[in-house]
Amino acid sequence: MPELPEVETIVRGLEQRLAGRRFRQVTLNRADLRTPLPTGLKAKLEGKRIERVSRRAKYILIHCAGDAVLLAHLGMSGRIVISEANEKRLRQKHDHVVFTFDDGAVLAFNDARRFGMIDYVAAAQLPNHKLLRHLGLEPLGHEFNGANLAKRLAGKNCSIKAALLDQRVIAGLGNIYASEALYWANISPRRRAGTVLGARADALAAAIRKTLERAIAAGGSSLRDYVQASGELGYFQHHWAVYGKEGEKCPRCDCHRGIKRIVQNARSTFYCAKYQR
DNA sequence: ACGAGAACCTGTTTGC
DNA sequence: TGCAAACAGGTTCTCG
Repeated sequence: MPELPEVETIVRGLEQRLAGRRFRQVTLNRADLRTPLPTGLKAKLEGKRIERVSRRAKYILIHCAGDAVLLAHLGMSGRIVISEANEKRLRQKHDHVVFTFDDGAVLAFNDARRFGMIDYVAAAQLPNHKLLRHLGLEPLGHEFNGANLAKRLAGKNCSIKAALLDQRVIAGLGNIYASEALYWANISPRRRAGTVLGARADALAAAIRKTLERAIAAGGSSLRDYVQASGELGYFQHHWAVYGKEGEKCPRCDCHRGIKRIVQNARSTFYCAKYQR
């Protein structure tokens, strides 16, 4: 489901609503998601106070008192939904882990496909965590620019689209925003990644940043599964230029060819063949 | 070592 | 209408 803008929106919602609360009860409805749930998670979390919530790439980091971090990834279909004490939520299918807080609020981790994961680690070992260690540039970070992006792309023979999905190059883009960013940068998704440098890399870095920022401002894109932590829908899907728009008119040109759909590395890519080179 | 494809799951949409 | 195939926002493993 979620790419960087959706995760960022969820993180902001969680920060606002969870900071300062204390886990009262943790219910594990199964033993594993994509990976086994951490052993002793229930005992370790109950009674712990949440200090803040942050994000790295598409990972949600819930920082607890005592320098421990609950790390969560939503995979393709994961959702996190909070219900306050006065708005009871019945247990839904695929509610795999349910957290109850000291004030009666409930947070459900729901994930039909179970591509998501949850881990619990000491804060000190976070930088070396297996899942975070190899992540690439944070596209909203200060050090993200065309030159640094080009450095990561140098020598790569795969398509630029495939490279943008490689989290070791840049961390947080997914299938929707990769197509959208390439469109706004006028770069063909089929172009070899290693040939994106100089002004072209500058344009791509700028398009990535702008696309993600606009999407965050809209609360992310709601398709099948995604909702904000509050349960509200995002609305950036109404602003997509190319994603899911095969055959439709490109928003910036009047060519009759329309938006094309191709398959790269088994994922759909959408682009305008006239403007993207 | 790299890139492409399969695999992991369930649910929904599409096409015959 | 019914059933099967295709497809879905991600990541990781295997194979050539």
